[in-house]
Amino acid sequence: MDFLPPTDPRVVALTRDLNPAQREAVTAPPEHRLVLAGAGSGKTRVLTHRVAWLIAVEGVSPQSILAVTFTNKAANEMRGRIEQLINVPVRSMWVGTFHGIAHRMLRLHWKEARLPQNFQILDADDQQRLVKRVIKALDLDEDKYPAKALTGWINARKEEAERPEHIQDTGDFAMRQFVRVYTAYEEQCRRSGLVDFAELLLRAYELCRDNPDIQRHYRTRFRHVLVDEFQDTNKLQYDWLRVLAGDRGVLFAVGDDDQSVYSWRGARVENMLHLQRDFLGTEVVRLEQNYRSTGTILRAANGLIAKNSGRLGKNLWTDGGDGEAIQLYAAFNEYDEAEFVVNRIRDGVEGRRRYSDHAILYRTGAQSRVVEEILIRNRMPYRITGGLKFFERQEIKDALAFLRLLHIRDDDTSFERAVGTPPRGIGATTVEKLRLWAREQDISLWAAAKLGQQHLGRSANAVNQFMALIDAIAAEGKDLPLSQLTELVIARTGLRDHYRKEKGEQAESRLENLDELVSAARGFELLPLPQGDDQLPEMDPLTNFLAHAALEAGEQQAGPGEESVQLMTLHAAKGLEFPVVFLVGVENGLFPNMRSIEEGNIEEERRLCYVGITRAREQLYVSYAEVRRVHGVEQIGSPSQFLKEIPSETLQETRPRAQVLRPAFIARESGYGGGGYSRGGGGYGNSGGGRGGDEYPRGGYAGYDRQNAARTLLKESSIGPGGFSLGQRVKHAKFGEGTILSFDGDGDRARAEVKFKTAGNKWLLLSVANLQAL
DNA sequence: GCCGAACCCCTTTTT
DNA sequence: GGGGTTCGGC
Repeated sequence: MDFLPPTDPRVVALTRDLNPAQREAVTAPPEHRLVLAGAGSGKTRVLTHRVAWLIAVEGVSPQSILAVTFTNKAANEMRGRIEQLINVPVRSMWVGTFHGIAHRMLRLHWKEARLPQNFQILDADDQQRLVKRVIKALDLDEDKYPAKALTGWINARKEEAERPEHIQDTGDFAMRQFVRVYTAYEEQCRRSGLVDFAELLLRAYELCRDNPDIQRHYRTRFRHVLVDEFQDTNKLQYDWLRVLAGDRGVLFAVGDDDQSVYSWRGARVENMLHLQRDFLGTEVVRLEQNYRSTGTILRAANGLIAKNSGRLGKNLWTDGGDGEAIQLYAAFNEYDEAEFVVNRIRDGVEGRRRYSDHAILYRTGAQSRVVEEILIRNRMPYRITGGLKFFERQEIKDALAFLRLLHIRDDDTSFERAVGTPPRGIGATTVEKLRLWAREQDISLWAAAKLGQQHLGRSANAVNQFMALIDAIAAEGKDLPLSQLTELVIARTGLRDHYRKEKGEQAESRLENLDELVSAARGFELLPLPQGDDQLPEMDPLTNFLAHAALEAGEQQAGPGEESVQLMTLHAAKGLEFPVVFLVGVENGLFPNMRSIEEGNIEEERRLCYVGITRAREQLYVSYAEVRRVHGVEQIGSPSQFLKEIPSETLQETRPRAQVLRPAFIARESGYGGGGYSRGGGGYGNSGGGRGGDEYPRGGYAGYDRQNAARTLLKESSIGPGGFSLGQRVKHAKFGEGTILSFDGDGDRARAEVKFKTAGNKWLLLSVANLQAL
């Protein structure tokens, strides 16, 4: 670059559409950079232009570039946009997810990584099942040692690069059991040739750290390492980047500390702070000009996030207009809230909007149900992002288990799944016998089935038939193309017949999915050079297919993102944008979530709120419900504290056109303050709410001034019976200190559910319990 | 061994 | 309220 005049056409082409800050980042000399990229500030653009700049202007070989993202979607998008920019395919460039890159290294260096050549990937679900079996095998109490917790713990250890032998024995009994499980789990994985997600990263890290040749190779090769969403990196990923970059690799990290919402998964925002220490000379570039949202939306977002401490600091601005005020709606309950949203969408669609211009964002997945109900009732097309992905579906995993078993008979995880689906007379007892014998002999289940016939009694026959079936499919399918092999598996194992017998819509979709799997397999027959590389590991189509299934579990829902309203959690919305956004359920306890409040991690919730607000381009609606059913119990809600933190001049309370009514039993109390609360008031059966109108025909409710009540709510926080509020810390003479979770009943029968440290959750009659506010 | 009924738990989930 | 798991009857 040094010698290229700014008028050079290559320079002009790559910089003319950039603002000064973006240009500074893109054209920076080859030194470490941390790009603090605010929401909607053109982060991807900077990343892709930077790569193009390195290649086209700096003359860096694509081979020397490693670009890492977190999602496949981001990786694909990045590669596509880079190729567009410099108009050549850049096959030799490594662009991928952390896991994808790690996987590739392990395939290339499976020997050095001490893995079998045909190792398979264990997804999160498989992993937990395996851990569970290990816990059982060790005869541990599953209540004391829940598989979920142990799996989380093991993954956390791996993310700290801690193997079982690294964990210090403090003499703690439970900890010893944890380590036992970890050790046994690792051994199980080793024998089955399985690698879980965390293990992919850890192995790759150890490989690069401990093998001098490999380390030299990659350090020489990757002169430029670019990382997206840097705030989401965990310790292991960070350490791996350090090893890879060595002394000479140049790091270009892009991220936003204000959008760090995955700390609960091990993400460490602090990594952004450590850059200047570990990558000497790292300079920070701030991208603060926002191209997405209106000035009002940005002011709201800036105001809210300013309440967080320890930020790197950033203030979004736009040279566009202020736009509309943010509309705040105080709903009576979650049905009312959903109706409000649907009515606004209808208004939009009757105007210039499309359904797909609207996104409904919520804190927890369970909130989608009511919204869906109302959408369906109003015949609006919608699409939920999140949930089960294609390759995670039961029927697909069933079929894959057989395919994997064809590959590695010693894969116990697949054996256990395949042996019982569809039912073939081999039940829990038989499998348990196999496990016992296998453990005793230290062999796989397959080997145990083969060698331990005498232990099986009358089910030996069924087991033999099962093994014969697998062998037969393997023999018949040996020379078949992958898709035909897949079809063979689905037919011969009886999977198709099994699901054909099932009734209902779900069964139909399962059959369709199985067919879809066959089609998907077809795509892997001609070994598409995955992201083409000079030195690709040789992978047979089946291994390739199975790896793909685990690493890129597929779109979340079949069917294209057609013309439909978009529903998703706030987490799932990160990175996306929509003209109109509805942020629903903005209530204390729900958002910020109770658990986060208890864990003292409210700042992350605030960042999540910031993420939600900054998804909106033109119009943002925020709503909360005064009463909401949670886990089947009605609870009083109060407007989220975040609403008070958003600059009030950006908010405007909206009021339905027709008068909104309120249950008499609440209205009879003065305002909301001493509020009685009664359950069962709001069965929302009659949704007569006609088109276009905002009528809420619920008989028997007295009128009340919604706007006024909402304002009161904004000031005070949820007051329940007896003047206590949700989430409030209280003291009980017998149970000690606790937190109020919910209220129930009124008058003398008013009760509160309180979570105590030692005594657990208790329902206490307020007239009796004599709780002291803390 | 298999299936339905009781039972239990319940934030978020890039790979 | 709902989904996943376990337990008990056939």
